[in-house]
Amino acid sequence: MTHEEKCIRPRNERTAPVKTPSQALFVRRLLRWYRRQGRSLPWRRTADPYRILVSEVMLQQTQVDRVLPKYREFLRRYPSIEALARARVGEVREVWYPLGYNVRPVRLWGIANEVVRRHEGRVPAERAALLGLKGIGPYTAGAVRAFAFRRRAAVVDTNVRRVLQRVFFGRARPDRQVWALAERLLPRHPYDFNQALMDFGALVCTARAPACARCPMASLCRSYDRFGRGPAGVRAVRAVRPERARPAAAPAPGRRAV
DNA sequence: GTCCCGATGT
DNA sequence: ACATCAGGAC
Repeated sequence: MTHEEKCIRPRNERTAPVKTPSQALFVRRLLRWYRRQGRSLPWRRTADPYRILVSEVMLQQTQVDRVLPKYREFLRRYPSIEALARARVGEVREVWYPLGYNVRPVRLWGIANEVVRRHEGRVPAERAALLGLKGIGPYTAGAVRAFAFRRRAAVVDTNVRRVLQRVFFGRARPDRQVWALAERLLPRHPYDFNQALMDFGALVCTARAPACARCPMASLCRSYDRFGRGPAGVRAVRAVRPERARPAAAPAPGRRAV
């Protein structure tokens, strides 16, 4: 057992889990980076759970730049969850175009109806209630809890998964390990931390050609070496794709780089 | 694991 | 033409 693993304590509901020194440093650096480099997005300037919910459903498998104009148009058309519930589902589908994955507007409309009918028009804040709504999975439930209700909920999307796997694991790990780490990292006020983590994955620790040269985590990142810029790396600076880092010669199962 | 969607970059 | 990309349901 390493020194850092000895620092780990079981999570308590009321108190924040103890972080290792590396984990604490990561959180501090991430929040500092976010204050300077974080994006200004419309769903970060509202406290309306309905608007947060709309943004998060739109953001499922869809990038920010494509969501931005449709987010504004959609809320102009359906300013409240009651307005969305009253609409014809076929019309909601048309408004949704061209975001894609067109089952999402149907499910969002269904969620609006469920919330109006069974939750008195209020988006639920409890994880179990959110997961009971078709169209809300682990990611969206965490996002609504953290961003709309300021709960201490982890948010693991493809960006967060990539960042944590690279920085702390150095290779692909099962989802439950990534979620457990994301929960351990959460500071007392998780809103900015979660937004920062996603911005960081979208702007610095990108899937292809990550910007290691301007990455504040380089000194504690377990993948820094892998991208050809390691401490001893006097060799050519190539931001290769991790999947390509190893030639076609049979990569070891379960050891794939992230 | 598989399917769902469409804009964008190479 | 083809890979890539802020998930979730089955």
